[in-house]
Amino acid sequence: MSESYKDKKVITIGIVSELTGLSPRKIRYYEERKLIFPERTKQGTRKYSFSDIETLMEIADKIEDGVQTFEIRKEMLKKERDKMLEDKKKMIQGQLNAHFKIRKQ
Amino acid sequence: MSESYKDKKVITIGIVSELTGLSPRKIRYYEERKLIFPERTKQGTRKYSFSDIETLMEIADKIEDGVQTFEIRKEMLKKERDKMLEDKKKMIQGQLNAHFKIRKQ
DNA sequence: CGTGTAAGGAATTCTGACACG
DNA sequence: CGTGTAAGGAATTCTGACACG
Repeated sequence: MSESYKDKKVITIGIVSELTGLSPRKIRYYEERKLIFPERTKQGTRKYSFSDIETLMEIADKIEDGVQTFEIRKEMLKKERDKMLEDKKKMIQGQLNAHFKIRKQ
Repeated sequence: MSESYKDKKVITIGIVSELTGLSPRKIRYYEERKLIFPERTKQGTRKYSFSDIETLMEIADKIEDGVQTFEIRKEMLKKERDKMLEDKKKMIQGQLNAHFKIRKQ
């Protein structure tokens, strides 16, 4: 789980472009459509993570399949929602387990 | 062991500078002294990995302690040598184990 | 030896816009 | 809608060198 490297935003758009094969124009456009969220340096240069790069490649695949950015965004939001519910479920389960700990032994 | 992210050289010198607190001048100098080995883009811009950043911080600590770059380089070479011997040892041990596998059962 | 700085050039990045479809 | 491109400006990076100590 310690994804310190994978999620750290340190890669500039030129290198992301090389790594993904996507033009800077496309990469900026997907940000405009709220599919990726790079950070910025003080001067405003975009910084991406390895995670962002993976997301970009998934986006590229879907675009190629004719999926519109709006649809892709909906899918991403749905996945996030499902994941949060899943996490919440696990958390509650954990609390229950802790609560009935004595009984279980 | 899959350090795909940690060892991938994708970070430009400006961001490395921010992350380490070292000036670009220092970072380039340590390369000149053969303490780090960034890759280059086609146009010659240096690209560093997270590993490089960690190495840089170790170097900075030693420099602060008054250790000269030449000494640091010697230490690094020594460590590499020791590590290779260790690896070789393990490899041979593995071969021996494989060779006498039947006997061991 | 280690590091700052000014110098000049080349390549990057940014934004807003026009174009095409 | 998705993407290319020319435009103009600002910031980055590079190298070789001089400076100080």
